[in-house]
Amino acid sequence: MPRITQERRDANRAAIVAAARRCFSRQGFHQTSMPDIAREAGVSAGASYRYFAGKEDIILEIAGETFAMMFAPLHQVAGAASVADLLAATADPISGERDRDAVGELLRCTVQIWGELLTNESMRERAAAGFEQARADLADALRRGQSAGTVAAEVDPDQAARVLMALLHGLILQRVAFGLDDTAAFARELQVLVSQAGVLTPGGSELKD
Amino acid sequence: MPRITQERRDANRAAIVAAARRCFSRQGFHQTSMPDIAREAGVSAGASYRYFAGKEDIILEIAGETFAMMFAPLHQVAGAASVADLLAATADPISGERDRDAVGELLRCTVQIWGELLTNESMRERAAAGFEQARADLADALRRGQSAGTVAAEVDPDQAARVLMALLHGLILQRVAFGLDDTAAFARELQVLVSQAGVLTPGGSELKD
DNA sequence: TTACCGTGAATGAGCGTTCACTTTGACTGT
DNA sequence: ACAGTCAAAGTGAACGCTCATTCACGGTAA
Repeated sequence: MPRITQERRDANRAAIVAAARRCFSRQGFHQTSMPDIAREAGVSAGASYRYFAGKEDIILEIAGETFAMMFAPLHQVAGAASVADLLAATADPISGERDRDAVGELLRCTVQIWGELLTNESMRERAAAGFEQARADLADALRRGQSAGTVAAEVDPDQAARVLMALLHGLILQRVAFGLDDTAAFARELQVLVSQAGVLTPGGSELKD
Repeated sequence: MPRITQERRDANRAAIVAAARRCFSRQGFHQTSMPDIAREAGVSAGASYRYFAGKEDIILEIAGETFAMMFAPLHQVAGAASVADLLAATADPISGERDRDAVGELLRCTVQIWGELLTNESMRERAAAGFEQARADLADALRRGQSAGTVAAEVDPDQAARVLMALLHGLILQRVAFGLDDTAAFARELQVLVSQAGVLTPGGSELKD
């Protein structure tokens, strides 16, 4: 039948998503109009609606991309040797050694999505699922580290994984909002903090126990 | 002449800001209309414009509140004993022991503001200034800790302060987006990570007590 | 050939903002 | 004390604009 080939259809769809990513990254979700996206993609305003139900649908697609970028790599941190190594692995896709442009755009979208999570129920559910999966992956890696003797037994894998996720998210915000893109320095300092102990005296540890 | 008293004027203004805070927290910046805010404040649509130049102006006011909440407390962390204590102090206003509602609302606004930073130049400048100030305050506290011998000399105060800010921001996101509001558990785990060293093996100089 | 694809002007809803008008309350003169 | 005064404050319907979405039509590829 006289459609276009699936291949071409996929390519068109991908082009629209890529255009949306650029627009969202540059202007933000709410300052980007559907005609903006269409123009950036080189198609007419109506064409996008052959591929997406609406703007919301495109945002969800982008959100899926950001989740994949952030969480998928964590699923295969098999043999992380230490807590600091775990962060390095976690932060790897963020560091932007590869695909610098696409990664940067997606990170700018990520921060905007955090804001969307507050009002978009289905998006929050998806994000929460991804977060819990990532946290579980990190916790598993930490448990393996404890078995191997490279991670202290006192570490609570689930709680430590939560701390690592906080570090990852904070790192993203710093890069995107404040231009602090030296991920390596961040990881290095974290290594110092966790491996050499920032605390020498138990004096100020009323938080313990 | 026949105005209202300055006191009353201030109160009205504060009521509008408070209404905006509630609306923004509940519906998000872009899903909240000016009439929404006015209705929540119990005034008519036009009244808000006697107090604010426009919606943008109200958002800026809220942004100022969030910056004050997050950064002002850090300016007086005089005698933090350790890295983990520093985070506890940093996270204190966030923990929501006091003003639970107002703090929660402001934190939800905070996450949305992160998204605004990407496209609002003046807001990013203000946020960056607050961030650098907070980072400097934390770095100073760390230096004092080093002088007092409660913080390891290997710690780079500026970099470590950056890590602490990432933890704070990540903690906020977890609370707001994923409902993880157990700040105490977070601080406790961080204490374990920094004080007992998550890493036992790789070339770790052992400066522990 | 023909069923789908792309087009872009049209549509309608929603929003920020304004403004002609009414109400209010601080000041004034007694 | 107090009533009158009047500029500012409050009102809410209306305006103009933007934007997401639609659709009737010409184009195109299987």
